[in-house]
Amino acid sequence: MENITDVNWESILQQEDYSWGGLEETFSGYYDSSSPDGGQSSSPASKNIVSERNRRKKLNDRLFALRAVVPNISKMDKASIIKDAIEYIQLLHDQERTIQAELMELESQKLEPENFDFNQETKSSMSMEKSKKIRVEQAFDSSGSSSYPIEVQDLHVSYMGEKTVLVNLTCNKRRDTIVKLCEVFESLKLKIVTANIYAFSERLSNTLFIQADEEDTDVLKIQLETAISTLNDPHSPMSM
Amino acid sequence: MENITDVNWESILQQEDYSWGGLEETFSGYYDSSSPDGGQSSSPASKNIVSERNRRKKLNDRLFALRAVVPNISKMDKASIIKDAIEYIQLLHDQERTIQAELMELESQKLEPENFDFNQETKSSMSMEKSKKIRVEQAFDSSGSSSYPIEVQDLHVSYMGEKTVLVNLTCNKRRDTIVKLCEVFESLKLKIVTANIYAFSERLSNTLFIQADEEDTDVLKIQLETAISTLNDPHSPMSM
DNA sequence: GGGTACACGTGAGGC
DNA sequence: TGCCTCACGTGTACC
Repeated sequence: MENITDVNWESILQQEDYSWGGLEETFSGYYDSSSPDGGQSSSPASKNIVSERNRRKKLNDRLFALRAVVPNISKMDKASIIKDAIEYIQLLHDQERTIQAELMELESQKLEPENFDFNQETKSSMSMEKSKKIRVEQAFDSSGSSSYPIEVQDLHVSYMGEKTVLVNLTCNKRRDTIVKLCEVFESLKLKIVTANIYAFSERLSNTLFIQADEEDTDVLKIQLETAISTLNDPHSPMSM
Repeated sequence: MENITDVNWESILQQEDYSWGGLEETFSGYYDSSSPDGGQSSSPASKNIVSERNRRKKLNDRLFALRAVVPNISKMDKASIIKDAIEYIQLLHDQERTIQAELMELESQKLEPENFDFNQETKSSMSMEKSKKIRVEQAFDSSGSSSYPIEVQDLHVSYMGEKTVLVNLTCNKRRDTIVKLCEVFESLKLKIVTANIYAFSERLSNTLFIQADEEDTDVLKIQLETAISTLNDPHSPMSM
């Protein structure tokens, strides 16, 4: 065939001034679906060809973008680009782990002068450790636990660094809401570092710092929503 | 054709027990170049077919491996996998920058005991850079009131009833951030009923109850964003 | 000229 | 239905 679009991959990759146009959804030179050649518009098979061409171009663009954010690519190979990207991500993971360990050590040094600590109780008074112990007694009472479901009005999760996540949650104010929330966090293996709760008319504003391995706030938010909804209705496997 | 190797991409990705075999150069099920079907060995065209098959499989394997090292993949799409990987790498870059800034500040704090410190030379040999201190010094150039702009990481507004609005705001932690925030609320004629502020590493979490005539939380949010951005840069009419 | 790497068009299958 | 994604075999260019 050797039509106009038959560009060589390596030729493109090797020229430096390839008009890139950003990494996000920039359609620089996508094909038009109308009139590929002649006036034969909207042919049944030609439509598919154009779509496939666009799909391939998008994939190549993405691959090229991936190559752009990864330093020291060994070869311009498609497979090598992905391979280098994988290795680079793993390298970043290791680096992050190392640097976080350093940071933690530095901070612990700073926060613990080792000699004296005026007001030990400031930290422990805010922690929710005690209420969690209370919860153990009335652990799994699934028969009557769904009488007052938690209605989440607002849920916001943001990562603060050092495996600490800030959770802002506004929900209805019922008898066991706070206890249930503690259950939710405990079921997700999330340690509550500190919590602040405001009761306002019919609503409850919860501001919590939790310790979590998961850094992805979106995942955490979904996990929280799922846990709350499953707590509300234990029979349904998942509500969202 | 529909031969044995016509496996569906999505089917492979969706089944959990897909024998993966590690991320590095493991050729689990690559095709043999001899006798693809019948006894027709080393056919001139069949050789190329097998090679192409192997190339495709390798590429897909790599792509799958890339997917494995990237968390929160939105879709199983080939293009989406690459896109998510790109975004993840950029996120890691940002994280590294942030965390290095944190480390920098911690180290500078340790090296500059503001009030008192028993052991100044605790352990300054953390194996990290020394040139970072230079950048810290030139960062403390407060030429005016707007030298430390408020960088809003998170802003959430919800109406609680009775003209009371809950504002959750996470921003950077700088010298005059809190004062500036008070200015912002005052300029918008919003009365702060109660406020709770957490300082965490480089961030500041603000939970405020404010009294407002405006009940529309979206309008309030935009007003807050606008006020903050105009405070940051008084010359620009609006920054966002 | 065998080997490699790619783009292409096409049919299948899923939503 | 139409659109989207994919694997496939093939032709081609480069080394």
